[in-house]
Amino acid sequence: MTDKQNQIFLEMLRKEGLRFTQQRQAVWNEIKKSHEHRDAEEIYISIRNSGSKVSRATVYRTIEVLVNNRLLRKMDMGDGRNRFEPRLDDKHHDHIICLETGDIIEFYSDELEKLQETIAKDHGYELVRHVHQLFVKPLKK
Amino acid sequence: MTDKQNQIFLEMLRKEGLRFTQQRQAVWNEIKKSHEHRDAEEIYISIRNSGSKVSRATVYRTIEVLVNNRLLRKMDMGDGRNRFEPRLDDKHHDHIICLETGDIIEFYSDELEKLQETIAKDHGYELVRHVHQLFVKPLKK
DNA sequence: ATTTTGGTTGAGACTCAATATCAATAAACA
DNA sequence: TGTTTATTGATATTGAGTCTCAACCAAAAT
Repeated sequence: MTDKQNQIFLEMLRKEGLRFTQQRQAVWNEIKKSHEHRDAEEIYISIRNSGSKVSRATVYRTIEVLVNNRLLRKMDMGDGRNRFEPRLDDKHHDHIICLETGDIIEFYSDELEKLQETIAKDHGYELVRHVHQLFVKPLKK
Repeated sequence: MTDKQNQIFLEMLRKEGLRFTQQRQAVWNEIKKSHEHRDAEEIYISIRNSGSKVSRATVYRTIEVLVNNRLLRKMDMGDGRNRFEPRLDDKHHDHIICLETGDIIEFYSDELEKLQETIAKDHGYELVRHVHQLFVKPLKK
């Protein structure tokens, strides 16, 4: 019994003209599993620990396809390692990163989204995507 | 006759307890020269072409000091290379990047700045800095 | 001005994430 | 089942950036 999320994955492979392989399935299974903000290496290690044998190269390659097809979100936290999170429900959000604790909090503001569209339009452009991170420290009481 | 911008540079060295060297001056001269969004390699090449002999390592080291002292702004464009621009007048702005032409346009919105402060505060944080880029394509007429 | 002291430099080695190579493997299809 | 060709994996390579350490030189001391 294939679940809905996997149908989306299979559909993506079909649409891209890519073959179904055990390795790609294993990568997708691992990515689906967690909403954490993990880097490619962490995902790779988790797959290995779960028993599947998939090479690092294949993990990177599969991640790229998933990102291009909006099943996975790539985040640049500015530390030289890309982080990833699944986009199963596709609720857009940006991130607050605490400089003291390293915590990553998701946030969404409709006002902010609209403002960005407006700014782009005012400059003669159409907004395609954006990168937005707030680096913060805890409020002192 | 040392200009005002260089006074700021000399003051920074003093404050940091760093020595004045020809190499550091050459890096600062090159950075001051242009408002473009250049990466470290481009800055390094420009210094070499201008006749000064400064190593890549020193360019990187000097850039780091300048960034920490807010004489230079580091920008993460998400392509694995950091870009830099001088902050002589320190007018804060973010960037619009055109995906079709590669153009980088600076923008500033007071409303946007305030909104980010509010969002951080609402989550119990104080905003320290932020990363914000709008990736766009030209509006079709 | 000369000497001394210790910060600075430069060439190249190194790191680390990510990509490229290419022979071996295994989906998909006839 | 056999054939075709995309995919995989081990490894080499890339590229931005950092580290190392002997030689160097700016600044302070004499």
